[in-house]
Amino acid sequence: MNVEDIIKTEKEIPLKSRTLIHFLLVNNTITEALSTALKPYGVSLQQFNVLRILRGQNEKPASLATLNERMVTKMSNTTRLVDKLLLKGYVERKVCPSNRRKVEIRITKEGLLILEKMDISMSEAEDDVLQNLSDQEMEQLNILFNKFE
Amino acid sequence: MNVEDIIKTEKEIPLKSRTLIHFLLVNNTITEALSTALKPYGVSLQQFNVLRILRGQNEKPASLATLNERMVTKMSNTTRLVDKLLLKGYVERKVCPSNRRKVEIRITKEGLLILEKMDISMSEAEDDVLQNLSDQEMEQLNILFNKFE
DNA sequence: CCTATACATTTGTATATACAACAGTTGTAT
DNA sequence: ATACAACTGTTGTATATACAAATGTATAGG
Repeated sequence: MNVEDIIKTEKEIPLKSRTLIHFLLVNNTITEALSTALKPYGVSLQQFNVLRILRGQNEKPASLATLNERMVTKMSNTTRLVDKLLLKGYVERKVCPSNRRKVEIRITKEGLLILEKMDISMSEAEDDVLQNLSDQEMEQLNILFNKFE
Repeated sequence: MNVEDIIKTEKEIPLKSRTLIHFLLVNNTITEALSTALKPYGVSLQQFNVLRILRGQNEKPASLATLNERMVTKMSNTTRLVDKLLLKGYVERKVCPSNRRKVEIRITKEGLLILEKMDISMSEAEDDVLQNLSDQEMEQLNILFNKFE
């Protein structure tokens, strides 16, 4: 599959632009595949990310600042993102007793249960998107990605 | 710079997940750099993309369907995107005389002028983001990107 | 012609995200 | 103690995007 074909242009694109456009195109493919995998569960990629961070805390609560720090895509409004997980019953939120400015966010039992199911779907989606890449090629990508700033 | 450090996790991430997370992180870097370059002009990446497509038409008008087909990131609502460019005076829109369902969209003189300036800023942003990559490395990326589906 | 269907775009509505102003809490220096 | 600045999160508002229903137009079949 050819970049020029996808965006339907006759001219040849300069290498730098071509690389970046290609990057954005693949990004669309990836995010679409991952969000589609999450759709049945009614959560967004960002919400999934937060649930995973919370599970990684092993019972220790996380503050909003902690969540934001660890999210793959930082966002300006983690409050409302957590609100949505609250509504679904996947997390709980309390005021931190030792510092009442902070909040303590934990994943609930329901959250853990649904997250296990999501993991399976996500893993399938990952396999799907990456099915044509060998381990070596992925390693190579990771090395090249490190050169971006 | 290390993925595990960026998202602040102690555990090692499996290769597939790591590659995709890394991809999303680099995508954030790229889109931020490009949008920042466009910020002074008050247009989004998508709007910039439309202006470039229109310039590529060489006076020939484009319909909404044509624009959508050629955009890097397809979107569900090109009408309103064009509305914004209209407001800024960068494009004009008429009903197509031969088929009144269609619209004919053209870039204006002002649009062409501002687009030339944007090109310079965008080119700088591209150079900046890609400064640590050789031509060969970019070629390699393009080859690897072709393996995604 | 008349009707049904497909087409191209627009509009309504819900949801998502960005950014800045705000409010309450804490720590520190006088 | 008091005042002030820094910290943490919340809220308001504008803008962006997704999805589906609605509008107006063209085309094909009887």
